[in-house]
Amino acid sequence: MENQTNQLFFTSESEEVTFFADLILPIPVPKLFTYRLPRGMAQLVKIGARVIVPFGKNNGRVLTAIVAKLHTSPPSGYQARYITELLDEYPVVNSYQLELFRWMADYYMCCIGDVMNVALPSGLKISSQSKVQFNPDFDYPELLTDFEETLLAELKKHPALSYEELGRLVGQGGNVPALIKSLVGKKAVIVFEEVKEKYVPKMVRKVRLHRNYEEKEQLLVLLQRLEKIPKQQEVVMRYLRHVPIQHNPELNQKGLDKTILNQDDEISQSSLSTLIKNQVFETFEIIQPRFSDNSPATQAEIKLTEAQRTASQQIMAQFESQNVVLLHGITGSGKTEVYIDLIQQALAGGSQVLYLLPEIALTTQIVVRLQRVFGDKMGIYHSKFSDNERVEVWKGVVSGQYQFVVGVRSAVFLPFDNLGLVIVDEEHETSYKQHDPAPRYHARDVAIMLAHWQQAKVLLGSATPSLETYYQAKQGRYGLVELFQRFGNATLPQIVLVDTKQEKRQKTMKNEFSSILLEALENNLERKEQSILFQNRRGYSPYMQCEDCDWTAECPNCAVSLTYHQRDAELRCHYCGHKEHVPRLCPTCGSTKVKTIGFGTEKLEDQLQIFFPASRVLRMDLDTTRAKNAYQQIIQEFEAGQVDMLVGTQMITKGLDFDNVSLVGIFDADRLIHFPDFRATERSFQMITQVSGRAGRRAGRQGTVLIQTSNPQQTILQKIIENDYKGLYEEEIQERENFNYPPFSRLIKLTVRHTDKAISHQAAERLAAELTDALGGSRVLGPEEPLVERIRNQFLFDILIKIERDKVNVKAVKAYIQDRINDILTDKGLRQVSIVADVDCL
DNA sequence: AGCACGCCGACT
DNA sequence: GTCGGCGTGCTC
Repeated sequence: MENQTNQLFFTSESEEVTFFADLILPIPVPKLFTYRLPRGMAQLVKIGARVIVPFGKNNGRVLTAIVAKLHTSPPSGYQARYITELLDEYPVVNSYQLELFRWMADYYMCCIGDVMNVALPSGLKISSQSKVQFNPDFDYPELLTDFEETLLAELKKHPALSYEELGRLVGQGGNVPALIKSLVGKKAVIVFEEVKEKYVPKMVRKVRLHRNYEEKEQLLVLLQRLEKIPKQQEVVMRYLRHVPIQHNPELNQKGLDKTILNQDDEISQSSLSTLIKNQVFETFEIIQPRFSDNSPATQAEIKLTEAQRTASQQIMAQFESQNVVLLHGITGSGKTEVYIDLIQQALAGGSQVLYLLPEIALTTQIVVRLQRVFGDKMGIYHSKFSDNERVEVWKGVVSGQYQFVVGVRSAVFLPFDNLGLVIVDEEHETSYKQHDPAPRYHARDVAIMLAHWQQAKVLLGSATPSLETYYQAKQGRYGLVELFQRFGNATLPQIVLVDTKQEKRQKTMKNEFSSILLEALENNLERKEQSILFQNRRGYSPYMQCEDCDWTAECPNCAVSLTYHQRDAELRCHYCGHKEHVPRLCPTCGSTKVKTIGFGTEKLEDQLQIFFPASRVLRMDLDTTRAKNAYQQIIQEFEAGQVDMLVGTQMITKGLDFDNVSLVGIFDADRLIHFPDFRATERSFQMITQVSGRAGRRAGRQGTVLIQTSNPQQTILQKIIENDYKGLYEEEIQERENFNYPPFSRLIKLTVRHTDKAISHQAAERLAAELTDALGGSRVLGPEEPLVERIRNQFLFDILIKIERDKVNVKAVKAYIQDRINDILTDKGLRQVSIVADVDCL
C-alpha cells in the first residue's frame, strides 16, 4: 500500500507540477505540517519515509519527519517550506504503522507527533548539531578581542567545529556560545547545522587469505616458503584450523575475526602484520549485527505434556472463530511451552509473530529458553538495549531477518506487515500501560488493534487475568482456554494466613516477623532450601517521625513523607527524587527521639541478617537493580544457590522460576488490600497469587506461603487461599457493575496541574462543571485531590469520566472533552495550567 | 517541544 | 540606564 508509485502524479504532458508532503513532526502539536518537495524528489519519496525539514523561525533548527501524505494542492494562507533531505529510499514506517499512529493519537487523545516520538527508536530520529566555520570573506581582524583571536585561529585550522570541540580546544577560559554569537555578529564565522544519522553499524575487522593462495597448490607452496619463518607459518596454520579452506574454499570469503588470530601472544601479532604487508593475508571490514551472540537454535523439538498439547489444540480451534483467546493457566502450568508450540506453527505458516512481555520478565529465563528454540531468527526488543541495537531489530523486521520478536510494550511499534500471531504474556500486568509521556497507551489493547488490522490472532496469557479480559471471555467476545495443571505435576503451594494481631497480643512478634514465619525460615535454612520475602515497599522505612512533637519528614516539593534509606543514610522522596540528610535532632523541637516508622525491603533485609547471621540475604528492588546488569546478577546468584533468602518488591513476582524455593513470606498484605482504589482487590489477588506461585515449582514437594495479616477473615484472603479466581471474579464483577466501573464503562482521567493551587482548582472546577453539564453528574467524578495532591510543587486535581460502552459515543465525548480543554487553555486566567488526559487509566 | 519576541525588576 | 526574568504565541 505504501508503495504507491508517485508516477500517479506525472501526467503524460508532465507539466510543471509542485508536490507537497504532509509530514508527521515529532512535536506535540495536533496537526500535520505541509512542506514542498524540491524538484526531482517527488519521484523518490515514498509514504513512510523519513525526511529532514527546517522548522521554526530559527533557520538552523531541523527535525526528522515522516511522510504521511503526498499531494499537489498548495496550502492556503502560508508558503510551504522545502524539504531539506530525503533519508530513506524505502519506507521505515509502513502503512499499518501509519494507521496505528493515527488511531493511537485519536484514541489516547494525544498528538500524532507524540506517538512518533515513542514509536521510533531514537536512533532513527536524526540529530542536528550546530557547527562553526571560519568565514573566508572576513578581513577585519582589528575588530577582534584577544579571546576571539584564539578561537578564530583554531577555526582556521579545522574545516568545521562543534561548540563542544571548540570549548575543548580553547579551554574553559571563555564563554564559547557568547563568543561565537559575537563573532557571528562581526561576520567572522558562519554557523550551520550538520545533520547526522545516529545509527552507527558495528564494524568488525577481519582477515582472510589472499586470493592467490586459495588454491591448494599455491597454499602448499606458501607453507613451504614459510618453513623458515615458523612464527608466520604458525599463524597461517592457525587460520587454517579455524577456516578449513582446503575442504571448502568458499569459507575464505567470510574470513576470520582478527582478534582470534592474534589471541594471546604479541609475536603472532607482529607475524600477522608482516603477512598482511606481504599480501599473504588481506584485511577487510564487515558490518556485524550486535546480536552476534545469538547462536542458531539448539533445541528444535520441545515436548508438550498432555495438558499442554490439549491447551494448544484448543487455542487453535478457538482461533477458528475468535480473534482473541485468553489462556488462563495457573502459575507453573508451563504456558511458555504452549506459546512456543503456537509460535512455531505461526512461523511455519509464513507469518510474523510478536511476543509481548512485561519489562522485568524479559530479562530472565524466558528469553534464554526461547533463544534455545528460535536462535538467531528471534529479535529481542528491550528498553535496556542501546539505540543502535533497537534500530537493528527494527531494520531486521523490515528485512525479514526477524520473523519473530520478543519485546516489551514498545515492541508494538515495530514495522510488522504480516503478523499472524501476537502473544501478550502476563496480560494483567499494569506495566503494559504507559504512564508518563503521551501516548498513554496500553500495549495489550494496542496489540489487539494491530492484530485486527493485519488479520492476526491474539493470545492473552495469565494466571490471574484482568477483570476486563476475563469479562470479555465470559461474554464470548474472547475465546477461553484453561490450563489448571502444574507442570511436572508439582502441587500448588499451601497458603497459610498468619494473624499478626494475635501474635502481637501474645508478644511473639519480633519486629515485623511473626514467630511462625521465623520458624519456617529457620527450618528452610536447615533444609538448605530458599525463601522469598515480599514487601511491596522499598527503602528502610516510609516515615521518620519525632516521638515528642510528632514532626514528620516531608518532601518540600511533594505532599508525601520522605522515605528513610539506611544504606545511603538519607531521606528520599519517591515521587520527585528529592534527597536530604537524616536529621540528628528533631528540626522543630530539638528532641533526639526521631524514629523511623513502618518498614520497607531494606529494613527486612537488615533484620533478617540479624536474626540469621550465618545466612546469605539479598535484596531486589528498584534501588538494588539500577545498575545495568544488577538484575541478572541477583537472579543468577539466587539461582546458583548462593543466596538463602531474597527480599524484594513486586519485582520478584514476575516470571521468575526457581525450583529450590519452598517458602514465600508476604508482609503487609493489609496495606495492599486496603489501598483506596476500586482495583485494590483485584490487584492484591494478582500480586499475592503471583508471588505465591514462586514457591514449590519442583515436583514432589509442596511449597508454603505465609501471609502476615491483621485480619485473616477477609474474604479476599480466603479466595487467595483457595486459589479461587472465579469466585473473586464473580464478586468483583458485581461490584464493578453496581458502580459502573470497567469493564462496564471506559474511564478517562483528566489531571489538572498548576503551581498555584487556586488556579489549578478553578480550572478543574470549571472543566468538571462543563463536563457534568454535557454528560450528566453520574458520569463525572470530581474534581478531587489525588492521594498525593502535590508533586514537584504542582497542585493536582483529578476528574474521572465514566463512559458506558454501549450507550455513549466515545469518540464524540473525547472530542468534546478536548474542546473544553482547549477552551480553558485559551482562557486568560487559566491558560498556564496543564491538563493531561489518560484514556483507560489504571 | 523549542524558540523568539516582548515587557518589567536588580545590577554595572 | 542595560541584562535577563519567563509569560505568550507560533511553528508548514
